[in-house]
This record gives sequence, structure tokens and C-alpha cells, in this order.
Amino acid sequence: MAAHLATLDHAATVRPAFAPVPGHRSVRSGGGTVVAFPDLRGADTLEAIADTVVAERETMLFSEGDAAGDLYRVIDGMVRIYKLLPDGRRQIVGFLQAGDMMGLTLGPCYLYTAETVTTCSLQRLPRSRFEALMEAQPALARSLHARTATELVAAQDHMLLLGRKTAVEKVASFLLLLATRSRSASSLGGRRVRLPMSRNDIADYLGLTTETVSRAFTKLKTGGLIRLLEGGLVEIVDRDGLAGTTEGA
Amino acid sequence: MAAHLATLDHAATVRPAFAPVPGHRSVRSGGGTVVAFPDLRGADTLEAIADTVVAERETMLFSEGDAAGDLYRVIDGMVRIYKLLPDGRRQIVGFLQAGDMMGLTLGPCYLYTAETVTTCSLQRLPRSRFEALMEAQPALARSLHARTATELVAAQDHMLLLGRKTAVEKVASFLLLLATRSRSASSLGGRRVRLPMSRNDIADYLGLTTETVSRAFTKLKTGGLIRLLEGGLVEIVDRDGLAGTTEGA
DNA sequence: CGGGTCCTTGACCCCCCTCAAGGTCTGTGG
DNA sequence: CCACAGACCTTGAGGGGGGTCAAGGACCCG
Repeated sequence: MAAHLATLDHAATVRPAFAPVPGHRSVRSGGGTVVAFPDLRGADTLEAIADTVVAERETMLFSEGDAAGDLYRVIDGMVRIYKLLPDGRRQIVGFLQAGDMMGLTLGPCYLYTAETVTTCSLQRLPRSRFEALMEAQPALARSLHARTATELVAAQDHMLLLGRKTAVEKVASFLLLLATRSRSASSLGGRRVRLPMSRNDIADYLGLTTETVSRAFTKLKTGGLIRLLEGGLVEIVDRDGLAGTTEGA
Repeated sequence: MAAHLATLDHAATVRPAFAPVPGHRSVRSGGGTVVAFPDLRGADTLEAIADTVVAERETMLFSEGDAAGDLYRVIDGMVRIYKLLPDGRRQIVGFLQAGDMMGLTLGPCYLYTAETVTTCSLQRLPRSRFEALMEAQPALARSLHARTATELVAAQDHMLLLGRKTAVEKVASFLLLLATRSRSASSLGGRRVRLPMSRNDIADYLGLTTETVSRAFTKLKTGGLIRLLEGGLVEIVDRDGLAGTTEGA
């Protein structure tokens, strides 16, 4: 009954909030660093009401059940959002990167916990202001809706992965997903993927354990499909072969 | 590698489309049967451009990859939407009931297959008209966005279930989900749940097999938490006990 | 140099999948 | 009305994929 109990050690090493990071909480009120937002039109107005904050790696941004006061948008870095079962089992429902939003809720509370994986720069804006802006700017509301719909599609793909794929297929799918998503940051056209998160994070994203993820990586490496480089870098040697193991037969 | 291969027999018994149901395709152009739509304001205008059609049980409405021409809203009955892997493994990503919409896509194609579970009455409307209506009626667009966001939340809950819950926990969660969702159709306040879908459908929704689902039902029955009545009816004897097994310890 | 985390690998086991058989129910045709 | 085929559900026996437990190595930091 008590199968695959989570290790619970994720809560131990995560800082309680990003507020007690005094040196880094650099609020650049004006138009500080200019970052490209290709998929959210009208972002300039959104930028105007947002503070830009920096959070250290492994910092909790907000917790499931807390009053949802602020929204965040990732400018740089990676954030994990997850849900917990009472006994500590964890399911990471997404890794967020530049451009992704979090903390949006219809109800009063956050529905998942958000923590930084790497050091992040984030836009933070009060929910009330954000909702007023949505009301005033139909174009912004439309692009937000498109974003939500895209997230829903990704969630359905992930359900297929969680419910019906084997361990090796899950890891292969994960690598290809990251390869296509972070095209900009990598050197070559998606041949190398950076994995900033731990094996434990990957496991909790794919519905596996750390050991099984590690074994799957080894299997893909032995099969000549990938190579594990230093610094959490993975080189995709045989992209078609990897895509083949993604779906079985 | 080729673990839990789906039986593929779901495709065999499903009718190809709901068009060849001549007697039932009653298109009531005007304001035919008046149904309550509590959660979609502005539904009257949406009703005006929609045909009301009836589809027999086990009928395919549209298929993943088809050109997304029409949207549907369920008026009555139950629809399953699912995604397939190339080798036939199936993941049902949702059971739709009265008020739920399907076929919405940003891209050109449907992203999942939709089939009726029971005989359904549906509202069908061309995508182009729907998008024009969204453009013209901000209130409708807002409610659609709220609907999409709610679906995303449900999807994240389901990811937690698929990735981290045991078989018995999955079935218990499934029963409680149906009990809270279909409050209106049941006689008592959620003490009895109707399961119109087969064990195989439930299995493909929960990431299990038919046999494991059946065994989980038996275990819940033996534990005195539920009773299996005839006609696919399940009586929830011990709701708190069922909720307890939902989350483990 | 010692303690910590993270990754990997091995040994073992258990939950769930697989395969199989039997029972029930339904629809159909004789 | 009954025989029969078919789908569906249940239960049992056995096996395998992945979880559990454990140990060792690499790396970082104090």
C-alpha cells in the first residue's frame, strides 16, 4: 500500500522564502534589463507594474495552500512547481523557464508549490493589479488565455507519459522535450541539453524514483543514444533513435 | 520495454462517426430543449449558433490529428477524450459531462480523440463562428478562459494521481471525483455514483489495467468502503474511509 | 581532511502487468 | 423461448518492471 514513498528530503534543503536573501532582492523599478518576450504581446505594460526580483537557487517562492497574493513570471533560470500528498510523495507538474508564468489561480490559494531550481530573476506583480490589467487590455487577456491553453495541452501530453510510458520512454521523452524547449540557450541546435535539476527532481516529474532515472540514463548511454557530459549537460547523439524509444515499437 | 501493451480492442467496437445515425441526428435549429448552463454566462448567444445533435453510445466524434473544424459542448451523457501511443497504448485524459467543452485548439488539428461513452446530446458549432463570437463577446471569452484554467487545475491533480498514487488510491480518488462532480444526477447527496464507462476505460484513465481496477474495486468492497450495485452503480458506504485511502496514511 | 549531497550500481522484493479461465449479462438468430 | 456468440467483469497463477534498501564513488564545502 505504501509504495514508492518519497524521501521527503526536498523540504530539508530548500530555503523558506526568497525574502531573506537581502543582497539579491534588487528591485529594478524602471526598465532595467531588457529581455525578449516573444509570445506575450503587450508585455511592456505588464512590465510596468512588475517588480523584478532575484531569487537564489533552491528557494521557495510560494507554497500550495498559501493565499495567492502575487503572480510571477520567469525572466531567467528554472523553477519547479509541484504538488504533494500528505505522506510526502511529490509530483512535479512542471519545470518553468523564461517566459513562463506561475501563481495564477481562480481561487484564493496557490494550488502548487513553486521553488527555484537555479538562481532566477523573476517578475513579481500583485494579483489585484494583474487582474485589473487583464480587464483593461483584451489583447493581454487573449495571450494569457492562449498561454493557459498551451499549458493544458502540455499537461495532457504529460498525462500520457505518466500513465502509459515505461521508464526509459519517460526519460527519452523528457530529454527531447527539454531539447525542443530550450533551443535558445544551447550552443548547437538542440544537440546538447542542460539539466539544471537533480535526478530526484526528474524522478518526481516523471513518476519514477531517483535510481530508476539513473538506470534509464545509463541504458540510453549504453545504447549510444546520448552521452553524459559534465555540468549536467547531455549530448543527444542519435535524436531519431531517442525519438523511437519515446513511443515504443 | 513493451510493457502494459493496450489491448487495442477499443477501436474495434466504436462506430466510425456519429453521422451514420440517421434517426437520431435531430438538429433543432431554434431554441429547442432548454437546458441549464450554470457556469457559462452568455450561453444563450452561444446556443444561437450551435446545432444540437445526438450521438449514440460508443461513437467517435473526432479523432486526434483530424482538421479541427467543429467544437462540441456536452449537453447530456458522457464523452471520453484520449491520446494514443503508436503501439496502441491509450491514456484517457478526461471524461466529459454536461457543460464540458471539447475540440478547442490553437492549432489546425484536434489534439485528442473524442468518443461517446453513453448516448449523448451535444452542441456542435463551427470553429470559425465560435472564434468570431469570442472576439465579439469579452464575457464569453472570459468564461472560456476560466473553464480552461479549471481544466488545467484538474489536469495537474490527475498528474499527481498518475505519477504518485497506488492502484487502490487511484480508484478511490476516481470514485470521489465522480461523486463530487455529478452531484446533480444522483439521488442522494453523492452517496451513489454511476459508472457508465467500462473497467477498461477506467483503467486507461488511471494508468492501470482492467484486472487491477477490478481488484481495487474488490478490495474497497471487501474493506467495507463501497458496495457494487447493479447497473454500474457504486454506493459509497464510508466516504471518510475512502478519502483516507485516497492519499495514503 | 571530514561531512554532506548527489549519482550510480547491485541485490532483492513487491506491486502491478500478463496470461488464462470461468461467470454473468446482453443481443441475436433459429 | 432457447441456443449461442460476444463483450465485460472477476479471480487466480505467474512473471517482470520498477521500487526499496544498501553501498561505493565523485564532488563540494567548511
